[in-house]
Amino acid sequence: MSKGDQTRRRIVEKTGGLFNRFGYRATPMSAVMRVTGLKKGGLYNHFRSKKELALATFRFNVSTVSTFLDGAAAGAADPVGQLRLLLAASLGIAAGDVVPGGCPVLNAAVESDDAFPALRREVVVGAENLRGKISTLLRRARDSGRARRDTDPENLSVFFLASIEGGIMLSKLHGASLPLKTVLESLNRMIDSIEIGAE
Amino acid sequence: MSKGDQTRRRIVEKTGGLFNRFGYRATPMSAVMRVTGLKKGGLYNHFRSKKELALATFRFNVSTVSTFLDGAAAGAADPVGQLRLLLAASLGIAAGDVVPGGCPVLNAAVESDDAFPALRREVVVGAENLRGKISTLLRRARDSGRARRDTDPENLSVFFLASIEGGIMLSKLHGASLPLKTVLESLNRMIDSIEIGAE
DNA sequence: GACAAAAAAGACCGATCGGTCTTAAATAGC
DNA sequence: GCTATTTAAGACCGATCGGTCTTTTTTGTC
Repeated sequence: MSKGDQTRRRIVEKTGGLFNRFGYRATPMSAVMRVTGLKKGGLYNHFRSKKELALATFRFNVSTVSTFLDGAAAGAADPVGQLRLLLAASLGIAAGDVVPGGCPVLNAAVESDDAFPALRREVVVGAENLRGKISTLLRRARDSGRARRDTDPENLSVFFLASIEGGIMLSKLHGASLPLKTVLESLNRMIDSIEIGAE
Repeated sequence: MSKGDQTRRRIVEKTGGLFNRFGYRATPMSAVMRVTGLKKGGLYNHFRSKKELALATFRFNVSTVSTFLDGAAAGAADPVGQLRLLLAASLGIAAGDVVPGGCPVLNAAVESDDAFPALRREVVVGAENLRGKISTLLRRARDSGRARRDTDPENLSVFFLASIEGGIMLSKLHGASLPLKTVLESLNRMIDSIEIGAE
């Protein structure tokens, strides 16, 4: 990998948390210069515009979250257990342990929906990525007989994702993990009610 | 009411949707000038700073939503019916029928949590306002025997609020009411399971 | 309708914004 | 190690930002 490619990656990594915390539009390039240690010339040698940098960092942030969730879910063998671990992992996202500033999909969705169409399209992809993880686990659970036959993966994954994102929002707002924990307890009770064969 | 007070109110009303749509920080005062028809001198005669205007408009937006929800819930006589109407009314909020840009609590929570502490404190109050409506109805339902005795209004209201806000986020992101409707269906099924004596 | 007070206008300010361009330094292929 | 190319620096640009201040206009009171 060439020097330029390395630098480009370093810019995206260092800028990811910055944009996620303070907003893609509200964060000035001077802040990007500060955290990367590069000047204008160095930055604009790798990105044509701030918008392009914002899109690149958002994709990076989503892939970071996606990888983190996959790793968390891998701690269980059965799909229902994996789903429970996936939900619990959202606490780490809310706390900013994965990407500073919380969930990039939530943040970028709220920021972009009325004012940044190009980003919005990326956010749709990111949201579907997260929802897809949930629906896949629900489907596997159902099809393997570990969840009730009337389980609806598509609709239920929308509900789960919405509840978690809302829980992250409330936890960040209050600066406490309790709201999200409360949400997760309710979701786990729902899982109890559709699970089959748990001791 | 003096001319000045009228103008101040008009500024807040016209600016409310603007700030809620594009963000309190991202919206320039020039946009406020445009929608209010006032020049700098006129605006700063009523507000000491953009920050002060932002706080005033946020409070106005929350009170607008709060009033709207109260009106919607008033369409039923019993607390469980009121709760169902309250949930359904969130569709109007997501569609921007109440305040342009969707739910001000959601938007301001995401924008303020890392970058605007004074607004964040106001958002906490706004979020508690909304959650309080839900918990009050749940408590009334339980205490009047219309909901199961083991209903937990405090925890359940957190869960309901989170799910709705997350649903609003997804619906706005996709530009469709379906995600929120899916969330509402799940919540209504939950209400079914705790309701007592419904035909 | 005179007159004091409130409201609005609009020129103006320094700071900062995203972005460009020329120049210098580091890198890579031979 | 010479040289072409890439990478980074940093001065510079016009536009726009939030905010101030003086002046003009409008309002309310007697």
